[in-house]
Amino acid sequence: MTNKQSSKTIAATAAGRRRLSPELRIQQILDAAFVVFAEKGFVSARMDDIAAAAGLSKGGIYNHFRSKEQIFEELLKHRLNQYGAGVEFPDDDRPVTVERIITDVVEPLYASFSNPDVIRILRLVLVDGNRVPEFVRYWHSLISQPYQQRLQILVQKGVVAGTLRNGSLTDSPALIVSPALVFMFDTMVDSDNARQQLENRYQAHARMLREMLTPPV
Amino acid sequence: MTNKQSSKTIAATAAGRRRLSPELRIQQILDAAFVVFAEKGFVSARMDDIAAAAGLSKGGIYNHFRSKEQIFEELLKHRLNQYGAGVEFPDDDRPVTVERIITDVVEPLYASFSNPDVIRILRLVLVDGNRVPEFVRYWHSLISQPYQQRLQILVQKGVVAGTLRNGSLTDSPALIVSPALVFMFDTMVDSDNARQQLENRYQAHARMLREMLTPPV
DNA sequence: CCATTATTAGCGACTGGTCGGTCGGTAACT
DNA sequence: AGTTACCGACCGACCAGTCGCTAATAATGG
Repeated sequence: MTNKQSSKTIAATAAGRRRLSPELRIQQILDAAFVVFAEKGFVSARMDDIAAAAGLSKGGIYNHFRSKEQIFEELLKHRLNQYGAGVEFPDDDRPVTVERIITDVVEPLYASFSNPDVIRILRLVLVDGNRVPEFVRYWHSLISQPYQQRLQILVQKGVVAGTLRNGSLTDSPALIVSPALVFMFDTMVDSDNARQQLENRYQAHARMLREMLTPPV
Repeated sequence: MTNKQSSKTIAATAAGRRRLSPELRIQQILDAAFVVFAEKGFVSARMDDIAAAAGLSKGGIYNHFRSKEQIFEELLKHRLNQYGAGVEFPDDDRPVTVERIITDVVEPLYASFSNPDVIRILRLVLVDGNRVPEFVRYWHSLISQPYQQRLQILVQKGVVAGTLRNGSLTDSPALIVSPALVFMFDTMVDSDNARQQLENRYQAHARMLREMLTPPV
């Protein structure tokens, strides 16, 4: 009758007290914290919930982390580096054509944004990122700015070689990816609805790039 | 020496107990709540802070609202209707040219997003909107969807009249406004930095539209 | 026009509950 | 036998919402 008892046991994967290596515990705690923070936001996330999801007690967490804040910071940096790498694109000596921009730059963006974990971490950065004051700078200087710059360089290569048409998009490469970022935003607001539109959005985006970037005959 | 006393008095505009009309009080409370919610988010916003900013006591608030949640809902609906109207565009019988799209549709978007209150309310919707379950539907059916549709209709008029070039942007009007939405997003993350880029972003956006939508000679 | 009464917005101490973090004790592993 | 990860009861701070009282206004009536 007391289903509180049973559900709790199930959630904790029926574990008694167990000593694990710090590395493993830390990873388990960060993974659990990601789930709880993403669902509730920093303030509403409870340490007891994180503990339960990680399979230990609240007190146990404090053997590995100093505070809730610290868990949050570690989590953000860890995941950002992980997924930031997911939207990288190759920069070799193949010719820079429209189709290459689409497959190497744009397609990975949509693929990345269809990963719920990526949306969760981005949402967390947007919602609670300002809780870690240096984080906006961190984000900008380590993710956003280098990405823009590498895109700029790639595009210029195409322009110089004549494989991309020069114009507003090559002068302001942010315009090249903006439809994908709007899709990301839509996914944050209503992920179910966004998922259904993924293919259409991607195709429309690709078509726009072909119209704008295909060099004149 | 007890500067707590003095600062509090200043903040409360040196008011003693005063009876005001419900309409006025409600407005004051909603305005105060907007400031506090926008700054702290729903969970961290304290009723005492809202009360102080509104110039009455916490208990006094509960003569006009049932709960913190109710204040939040009223606030969101009130402000969304207010600012939603701010990005409307005229739909008369002037010819639909690129320049008209830019001045009537795109320019108001950037103007709107440079209003900090607009950014605040959008941020609040994104961060805490899901606290009000029906809100995503409300947002979509009352703001987003009608906007897209009216834009679609306007653009089609231009295409039919031959004053806009047909292509990916006219088939998917969301592409027309996407750079502005990315600018909105950037403003949410770092408003100071965004403000500096406003003019550049707007010009680049306009240039893109001229390249894509100017009809062939 | 003032005086008395009725009404109710407003006040703020208080309650009940929540939750981050602590600490003494326990048991798992070396 | 020693080390320490782990447990969980507990503490103290915090806060939404309550409630009995106060006083500002409106209603009444003389």
